[in-house]
Amino acid sequence: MTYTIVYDILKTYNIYMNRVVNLKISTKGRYALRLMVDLAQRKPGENVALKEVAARQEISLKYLEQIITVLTKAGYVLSTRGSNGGYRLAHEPDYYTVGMILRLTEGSLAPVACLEGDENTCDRREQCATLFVWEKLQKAIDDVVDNITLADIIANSADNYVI
Amino acid sequence: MTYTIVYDILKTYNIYMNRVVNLKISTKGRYALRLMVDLAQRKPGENVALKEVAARQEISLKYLEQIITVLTKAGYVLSTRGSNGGYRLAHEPDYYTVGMILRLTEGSLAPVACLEGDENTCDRREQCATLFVWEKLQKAIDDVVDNITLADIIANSADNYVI
DNA sequence: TGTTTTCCTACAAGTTAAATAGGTTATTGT
DNA sequence: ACAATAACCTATTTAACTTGTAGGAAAACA
Repeated sequence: MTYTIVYDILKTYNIYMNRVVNLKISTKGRYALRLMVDLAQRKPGENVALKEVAARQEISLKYLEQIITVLTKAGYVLSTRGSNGGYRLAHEPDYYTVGMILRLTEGSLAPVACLEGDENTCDRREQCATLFVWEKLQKAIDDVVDNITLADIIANSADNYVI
Repeated sequence: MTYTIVYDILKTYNIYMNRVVNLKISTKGRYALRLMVDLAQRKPGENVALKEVAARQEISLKYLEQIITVLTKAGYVLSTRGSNGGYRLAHEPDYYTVGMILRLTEGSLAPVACLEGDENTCDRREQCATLFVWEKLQKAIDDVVDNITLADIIANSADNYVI
């Protein structure tokens, strides 16, 4: 309430807090990746309660539940109900690329909509001078996320290994 | 109004139109780039009325006015008022990289906030296993946008050159 | 003096991210 | 049997932002 008033005053003077959101990976994708890394760091086949992950990663349990639903439905993680239940990876850590996880949770990693399906193509496509810029950008993004696996992340962070 | 009702019904059933916005360049950045390319394609020193650019690019004049204000204040374009007035590039087309234009209009091209300034760093940084993924991603993005100039775009689109 | 064009400020609607909330179902240990 | 645990399901909320629209003022030229 107080915040709203302050925000409105700032807006009146065109002073925004300017938290830039463009070209950003959302919390959904970032949390999904941290969640998967967390699972990958446990013993293979061990059930991990989401509550523990939430505590370790300092992410709201309820929010994590929503995120892991997508991963479960995609067959990326397996779930067991009841006490001693929890989640575990369906495959080895080197099976999962960052791209797989981000695309599933973010929806798409194309920097512009016209590169998404075949149906978002605009009628200016033929004369679009900037299209090749976006194509190059998309390729660069794909090259990164499709060539890093959960195993790579764990290996890389071996120094800072927690627990 | 009709749309709102339909939207609410869809929302009730958790059916969203799911226009994914993540990792997207906004219209502001895209239009700014098209605007600059358009200016770069004119004769050097020639004043181009924004009205013409708006017509050619099929973008709202009023919206373009807001966008070019930023480019003008940054010294990227020069303006002349009155009839026969308009805008022109302050430098040669090979002076401007895509990165310069996008960073100015989008604000930042970092895929996560913690890579932005020095002040957005979170307290989990030391133990963040995924940080190096974002760093690689940012480097890949920068490598693309900082190595394409307006001159490159024009040269590349020479085939589809319009007018 | 009228027209053209930049320049300035305000505002609004739709949409989304980022959770919060509360409950139901399945499984296991006691 | 039953209590505890943990996954699963559905709805709701709120601030914030994108993507414009709108109306006019100031400057320059014919």
